[in-house]
Amino acid sequence: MSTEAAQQAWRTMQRLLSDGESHGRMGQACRAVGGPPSLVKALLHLSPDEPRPMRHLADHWGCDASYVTSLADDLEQQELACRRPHPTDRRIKTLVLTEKGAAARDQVLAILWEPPPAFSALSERELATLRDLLAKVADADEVLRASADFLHLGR
Amino acid sequence: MSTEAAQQAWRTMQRLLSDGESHGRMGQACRAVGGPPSLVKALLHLSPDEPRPMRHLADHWGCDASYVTSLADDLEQQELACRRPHPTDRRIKTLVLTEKGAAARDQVLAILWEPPPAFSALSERELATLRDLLAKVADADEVLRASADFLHLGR
DNA sequence: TATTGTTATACTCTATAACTATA
DNA sequence: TATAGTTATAGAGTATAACAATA
Repeated sequence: MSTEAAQQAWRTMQRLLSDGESHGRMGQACRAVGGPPSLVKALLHLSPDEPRPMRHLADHWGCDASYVTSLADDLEQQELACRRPHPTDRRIKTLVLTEKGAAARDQVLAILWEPPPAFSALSERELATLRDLLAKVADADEVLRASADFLHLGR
Repeated sequence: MSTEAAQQAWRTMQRLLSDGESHGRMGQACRAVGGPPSLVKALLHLSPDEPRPMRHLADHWGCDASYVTSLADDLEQQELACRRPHPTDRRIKTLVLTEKGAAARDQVLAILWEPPPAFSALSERELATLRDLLAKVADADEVLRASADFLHLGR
């Protein structure tokens, strides 16, 4: 995939995220919840409703399982999340956000998901177009990754 | 800035970058150049032609000056960049990429700037539209930040 | 036998404080 | 006096290896 337009679009997206106004957002989020970036990232992948097996988190972040253990310790100590046993497989422990954790996560999302002021350079019509085009790409991405996962299931 | 469309567009952009196919790209880039993420990020903000004062890098990354020193040591030791004195202010040391460093940087960019396959879900026409809309936002972002900097010049 | 999570340990990354040189 | 960079040191972040429990 590398038409000229796609490359420039992709590159501009990355520039907006890494150099743009949103640059310091992760830092803001950290100060808001009073924890390091690792803790903020953890909040983003947890939920009060869907228990998340610790192993899944290690896989997603490409980190060691022992590190997820220490993250989970931190989260529990600050009462942001708690370990819960898996209903059928007793080896597995899952993490779920507490009420306090869900509130912290909402704070973080409010900071990270607020569009940079520069978006007001587009008309409402253009914004809708942009949203739809991006959604199309993101949906395709999800489909492609799902089928890739499927192909490697036996691994 | 928070119309519904802007929020969703922004959120989708972030999802693509953080959860999408491009998820492991930084890791790939690290393996390609044989260094940690910090070194790869350093390469991205250096150039063979424009000498970059070390202080600027610390400011941009929001890190301590001493850490830039150790980064510069690593870069020089691997012959990816070298320190050069500032032409007029002898306190300042700048960093410039060596030939080897420029090659490494190109490798990194080839990996990071390659659009995810999902972009092929859009027609050439749609890609051009997407590119233009994003460029408009990115340009506005740059203008806004430039004037913000201007207002705080006296700080 | 393979997988999940924990513990103890070691290594890497990054910041703090004290210092030198220049402006 | 204030700023740029360095050094030595300490602390946070993350991985490795050996282990217990469950599948």
